[in-house]
Amino acid sequence: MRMSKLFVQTLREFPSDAEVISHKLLVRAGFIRKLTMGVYNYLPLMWRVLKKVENIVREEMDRAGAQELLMPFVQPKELWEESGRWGAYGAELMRLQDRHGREMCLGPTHEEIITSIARDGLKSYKQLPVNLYQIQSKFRDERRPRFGLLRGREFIMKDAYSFDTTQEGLDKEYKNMWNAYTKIFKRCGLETKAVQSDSGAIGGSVSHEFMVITDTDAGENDVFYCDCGYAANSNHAISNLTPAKIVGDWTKAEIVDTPETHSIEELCDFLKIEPTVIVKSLVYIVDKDPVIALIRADKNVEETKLLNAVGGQEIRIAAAGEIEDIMAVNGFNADKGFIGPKGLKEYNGKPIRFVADKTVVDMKNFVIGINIKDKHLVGGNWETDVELPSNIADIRLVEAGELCPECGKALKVTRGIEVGNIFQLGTKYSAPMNAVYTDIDGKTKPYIMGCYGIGISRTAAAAVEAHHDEFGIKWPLSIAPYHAIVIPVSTKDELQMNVAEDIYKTLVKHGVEAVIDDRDERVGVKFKDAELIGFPYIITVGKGITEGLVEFKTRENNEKSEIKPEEAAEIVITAITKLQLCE
RNA sequence: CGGGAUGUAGCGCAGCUUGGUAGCGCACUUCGCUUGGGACGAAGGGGUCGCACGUUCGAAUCGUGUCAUCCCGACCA
Repeated sequence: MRMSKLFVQTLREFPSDAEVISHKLLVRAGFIRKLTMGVYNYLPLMWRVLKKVENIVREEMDRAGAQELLMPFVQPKELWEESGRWGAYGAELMRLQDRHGREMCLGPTHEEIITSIARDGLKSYKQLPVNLYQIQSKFRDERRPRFGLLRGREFIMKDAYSFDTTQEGLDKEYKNMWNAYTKIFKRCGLETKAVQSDSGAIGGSVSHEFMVITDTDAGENDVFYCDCGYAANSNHAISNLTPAKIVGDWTKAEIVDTPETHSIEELCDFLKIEPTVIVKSLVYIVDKDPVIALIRADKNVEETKLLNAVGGQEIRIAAAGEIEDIMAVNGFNADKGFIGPKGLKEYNGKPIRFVADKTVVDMKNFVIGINIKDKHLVGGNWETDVELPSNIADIRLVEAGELCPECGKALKVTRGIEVGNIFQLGTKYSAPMNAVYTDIDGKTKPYIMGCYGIGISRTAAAAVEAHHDEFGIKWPLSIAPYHAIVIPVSTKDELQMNVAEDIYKTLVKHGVEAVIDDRDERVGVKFKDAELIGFPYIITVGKGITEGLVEFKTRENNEKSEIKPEEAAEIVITAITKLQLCE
């Protein structure tokens, strides 16, 4: 490719609306252009990168025994009603109507469709197991898209679905996919950590996310991990706590004055106690109805865990005013600092639900709010003074320093970008959708399913997050849009141009994806663009050519050397050959 | 969903207070000059100032509404 013909427009400045580095660099270097909120054009350079990521994914999936197909982007409501997700998926599902008023949606994922395909075609145990996958655009109407390609509404995803006859078969395929994923990300130049996670809207029991570890805001997930190998997303992490004082010093229950104690900190200061003897009551709104969570006051609630404990789609902390309103409806006139479970019965005409975190179960002689302004109950105990909710669950947010549930050492925390995930679905879709096969015993049974996703566009963006410097992107060779660029310093210099053309032709002839910067630009412009775009190899043909030397630079470490043109070509050709052998 | 801000040429911005018919840098076209780190000079092309309504002789500028985009918060009883 000749740079003069390459469709790319690099910008002198970063776009004003980009926040994270991958977004800034991909726009500035001319890879992507925003069309509308969370939706991007993939320009030629980006498309080359995406196709390379896709091909790595394709190769490893095929090697792992999966088969590629392609399902429609638009899906009918009926299938989603069969699985029960038309109502359950929430606002992220982009719904639309056709001219006949039939309801459809844009596919955010394809469990329903693949299950319908399977039940039509997989009738016998003899046809199983099977793993089917596709690579296509997905659409999720995110409440707040951001970070460019890292969280768009439309994005490219590889989604695979496996069908087995037994849990053992699923376990084996799950491990098979785990291994394939590890290889895929490694080939894309990314170090990933597989972490346990919540299974979210997809459903199922066991699931892991593949995280690119980062220390920037681009990593939207907190990952807790331990040297022993334990690693989990914050929405799923568990930990053991070091022993703490959970029995208060009061010998009998009594109501005491606690004026102006609107926070746990103020309450502790006033009563001269540790928060570990206080039961904290937090109000959440789950699908419009309040849920009150009880937890030891030095700990915090993990919203996804709480949501799982009560069931529902959307959860948020109650806003100012709502808490007072809930108390008022139940005949109390206090502000939020004094809320407690006792006496709160109903709201919106429905009984209020309570969830107790495991941390409060063994607490004794504790402090708790009783919905009376400027007063708390001290020396309280379950059953005698306050009813312990029947719904007891782990709804606690783990913190760094707490103890690993597997080995007991202190947990550490980092941020991660989720580039892939694997789920064990079991019969979550096959059972309700009546997707069954006939087993060896003549009985019909639902498939045991698994699903496996990789964010193709997110993986590419994560690669930029992981590989860049102050000059631009440093693409890993395996997914770079082009492997090398040849830069003649002066296009007017016949010798320089001839040598540059020779090197370029040699590279192309040997299968290297190369660009020659034949533009009549000053060399500074060419260098800036080459570094911004992130060519792994930069060969500069300049004055040194009179001595028979060119400058050879690897973008990875920005190391330069003066070598002969044939040597430069040889190094690149060897690297590409080696890359192809690894495939 | 709340809170804050911004919409003027492909990108980055000024002009708005105090209304008078749109400007700067980059990018683009042509010519000259230049060629080892985003040169310089000259001449050009490109914008119904997000949209709608209103006030006015006259609106990018004032008012109302609307749409879009970005940031922040979803932090804790």
